[in-house]
Amino acid sequence: MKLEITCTRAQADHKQLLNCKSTLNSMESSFKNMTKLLSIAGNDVRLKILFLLNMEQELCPCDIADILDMSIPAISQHLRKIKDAGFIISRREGQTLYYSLVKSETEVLNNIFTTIKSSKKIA
Amino acid sequence: MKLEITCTRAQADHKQLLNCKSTLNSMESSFKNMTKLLSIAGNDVRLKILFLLNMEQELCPCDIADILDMSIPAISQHLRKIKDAGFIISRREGQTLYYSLVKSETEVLNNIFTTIKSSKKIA
DNA sequence: CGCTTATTTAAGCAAATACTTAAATAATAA
DNA sequence: TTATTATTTAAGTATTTGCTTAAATAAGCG
Repeated sequence: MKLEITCTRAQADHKQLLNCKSTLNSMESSFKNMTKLLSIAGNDVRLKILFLLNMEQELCPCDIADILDMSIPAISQHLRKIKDAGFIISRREGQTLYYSLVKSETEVLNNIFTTIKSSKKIA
Repeated sequence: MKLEITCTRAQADHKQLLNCKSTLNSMESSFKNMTKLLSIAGNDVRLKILFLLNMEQELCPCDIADILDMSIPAISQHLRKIKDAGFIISRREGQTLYYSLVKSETEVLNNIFTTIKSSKKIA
């Protein structure tokens, strides 16, 4: 951790800045994990996929493509990205793959889903 | 809203899919707003900036650049993006600009910050 | 086995991102 | 006014993203 302060502003509270640095430093892996989830969810299509899986328990790529009016490869590539991040899993039933949320990894999303649903009422 | 279902899978519950479509449709603006926030927060640097502003009330670009060990233009461009989205505001004090969170727009982040802080303890 | 269906994967590409460096503003102070 | 400091803006660029189309797997069925 670099400790030098380059800001020459007189008011700069160097102690405060150093404290911020070390706080963030101790949380590095936590930030990495959260950024992973938020960057996955910070896309309109993927947020809707996650929302749908939360609502319907499980869905296949074909269903999602239908609902979102998108091509199946486009959906498949989004699912792959979410799956690679560890937020969904798949189970096969014949030719069909069913995707579902890994609840333990997506608890933060519940609050987000609730907010989406409640702001719907207002707007 | 398109209502055609292209999936030929026998098990596909068309009624369920149509219901999903119309549900998402009624929430479109809500999803748009949430995606805006999550795409802003879904970047390591910006998530840290938001976290820092939550922790310290207000900071100038120079301080943030120091804390995150990044160039001032890089930070300034992130701040601009967050400000354009309406999640932070700035006030000037002489040459210095102080940025702070627009609390009413960033309530969802509180849960995220709490999660970051608590998973720090575990890990 | 071939044929259809469900899905993934790969290749290609336009658009968006996130930096860098250098130049432009803005405010203060000599 | 010129110089200094804080910040923004602009231009350039390498990387990433998110789609498209076409080809490759995988499973079920005649």
